[in-house]
Amino acid sequence: MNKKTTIYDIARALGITVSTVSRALNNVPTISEATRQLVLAKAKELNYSVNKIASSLSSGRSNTIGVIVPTMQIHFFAEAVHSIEKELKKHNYSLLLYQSNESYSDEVNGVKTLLEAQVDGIIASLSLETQQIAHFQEVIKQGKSLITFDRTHQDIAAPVVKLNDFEAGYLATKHLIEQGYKKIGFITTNKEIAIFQDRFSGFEAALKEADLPQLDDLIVRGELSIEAGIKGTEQILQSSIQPDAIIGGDDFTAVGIIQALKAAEIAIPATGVIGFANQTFSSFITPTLSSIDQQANKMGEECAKLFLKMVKQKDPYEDIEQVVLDPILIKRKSTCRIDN
Amino acid sequence: MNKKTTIYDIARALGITVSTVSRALNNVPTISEATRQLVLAKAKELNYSVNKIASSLSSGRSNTIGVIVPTMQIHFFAEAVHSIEKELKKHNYSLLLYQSNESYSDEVNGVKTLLEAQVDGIIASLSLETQQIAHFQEVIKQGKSLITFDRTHQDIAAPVVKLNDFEAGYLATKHLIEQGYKKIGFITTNKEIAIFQDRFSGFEAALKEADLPQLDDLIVRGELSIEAGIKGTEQILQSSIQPDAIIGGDDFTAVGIIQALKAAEIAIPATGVIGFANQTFSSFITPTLSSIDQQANKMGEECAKLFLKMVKQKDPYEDIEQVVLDPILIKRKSTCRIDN
DNA sequence: ATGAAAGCGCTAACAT
DNA sequence: ATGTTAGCGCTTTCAT
Repeated sequence: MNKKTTIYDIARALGITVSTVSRALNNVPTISEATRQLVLAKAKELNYSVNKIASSLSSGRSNTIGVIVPTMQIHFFAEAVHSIEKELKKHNYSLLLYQSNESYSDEVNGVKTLLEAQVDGIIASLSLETQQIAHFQEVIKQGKSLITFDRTHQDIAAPVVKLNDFEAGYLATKHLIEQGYKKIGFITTNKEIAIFQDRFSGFEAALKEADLPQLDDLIVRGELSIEAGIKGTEQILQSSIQPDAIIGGDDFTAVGIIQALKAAEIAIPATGVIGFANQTFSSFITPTLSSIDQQANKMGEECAKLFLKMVKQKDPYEDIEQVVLDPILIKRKSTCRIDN
Repeated sequence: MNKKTTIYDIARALGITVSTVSRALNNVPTISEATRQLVLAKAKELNYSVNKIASSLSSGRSNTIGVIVPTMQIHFFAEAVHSIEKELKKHNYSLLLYQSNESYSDEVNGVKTLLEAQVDGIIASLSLETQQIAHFQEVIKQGKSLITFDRTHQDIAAPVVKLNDFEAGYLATKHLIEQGYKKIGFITTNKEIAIFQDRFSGFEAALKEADLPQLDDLIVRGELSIEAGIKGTEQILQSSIQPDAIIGGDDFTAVGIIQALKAAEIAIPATGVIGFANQTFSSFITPTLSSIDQQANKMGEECAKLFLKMVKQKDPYEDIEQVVLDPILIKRKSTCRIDN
């Protein structure tokens, strides 16, 4: 493995200086087309390839962005990362990936790692554990572009891309009400995370608007998982009031609800079920599961666009944008009492 | 945003030289514990943080690995990337992600980009389009550690991590045979990709072993998707021979098969269905779908371990390892004629 | 155990 | 349009 060729080699071979070579390679206008061609030809001949590390050190820009997500095992995040990478690649940015694994300390470490790697910015979605946000303040303090999406925190003074989760909860609930459901349960998380709380607020608002009572016996707060959906449903079925619909905090929980209802020989959609996330499997299960689409791809794209806009500005934070995407109701069999 | 503190600042503040500071920060043995502590304390006081770009340029190691996968939209790859990142992070490596989007030219560009970024190695799974592999040869030529997984190419002289796909096809088929199915169909891709061909060979081998005929009318080659599963099943049902089981080239195709059978009012598992990949949804659908698990996590882990081993060697390619993981049969309702 | 100094490969004033 | 020359922040060999 022979030493890699550098711009010095090209310069020497051509009897010119490195600055000229650098200009030719970087399409700097103040250079004659003739020399540019000469340089490009020689570069190709010598199989030259830039060393971006050297370039970054010198220029102060790494053309790399760091992305922190809880885990790629969650489809939503994989999808968002997909879009971010796809979009940013078009503009010559590379993506450094870091998973927090839903751990606060890992997340703190991730920010540190990415900052040390001199990323030009960070796009992050918070871990379930995260309460403090000093690590993110540091990113802003260093003048790097920070964007948080989906799982955000109101004290972070940076642009945000998220779903209108209040609307998501409202939409799901209103849909149930329109289908004639009146005694609606909700199995959600007990964690104080904005998106889940917002969904619940939307649920409350829709009930109030329709003059329906909020039945506390039908509200379960715990985990979000298939298991939690099953347990939650069993608990609800024990209460004095029987629900005619149950909302799952996410699609996994909704699957649990479906399984528990089937086990109790309660027909669906006579009793309705709806979830959040519109996971791939939602359209395959029986009955197909109504859900609220979270627009992972759109979210990723918006994050990327926002980042590109921020890095272009002298002060990335001169105006802090907030992109709120509208949730999309996906009606399927699990809530289709009435034809549509 | 005040200039970041460098090791020069620490050196100046302590009246020592940068080399000493560097030694202290990097746990080089030849330094007194006293000065080390002094340096660490001052570093903390000045809120020092290394510039890994500078460190990389100087040392020649970036502590970054590049990962190329077709797309994070495919759960298997998201899962594999998850494991790679998780494992490598423990050893202080960062992960640069690049998606080929199933395009050959994108993949070539990805290798170029990662090489320019001076990654210490590349872990890749090939795009469906890839036939030529000169871009990967270049990685090897540069002495960087290359590992391909799952979608590999036999002409790449580098370590490989993959599933025993022959065994996967064999296992699935043998399971069906043991359940008493005799007229077994197979809906697979018409693309010449090793893993799919191997699965088919395993299918053939299992039939032969059991002295069962291979019924050409029940073999469909086209795409892999729900749609393809539906169309393929419809085509098979038109033939003179009625199948008593159909294998889907992947779980999506198997879902299509299930839907088509249901539509034709053919009972499952009276007619059996099995897929490959063990997607998340496989255990939620009705009936739950038997499948062959591809061990995405294990594959990612093995890739990471292999990489760590390679970078430790003077010549990464002194022995080219091949890790072949055993597929795991996941028996579910869609093939459970007999109790187990 | 510590210091001095030469790079790593490239960029970007500034000068010509 | 091209050349000259400092760095960018760190590592590492060679002295001491």
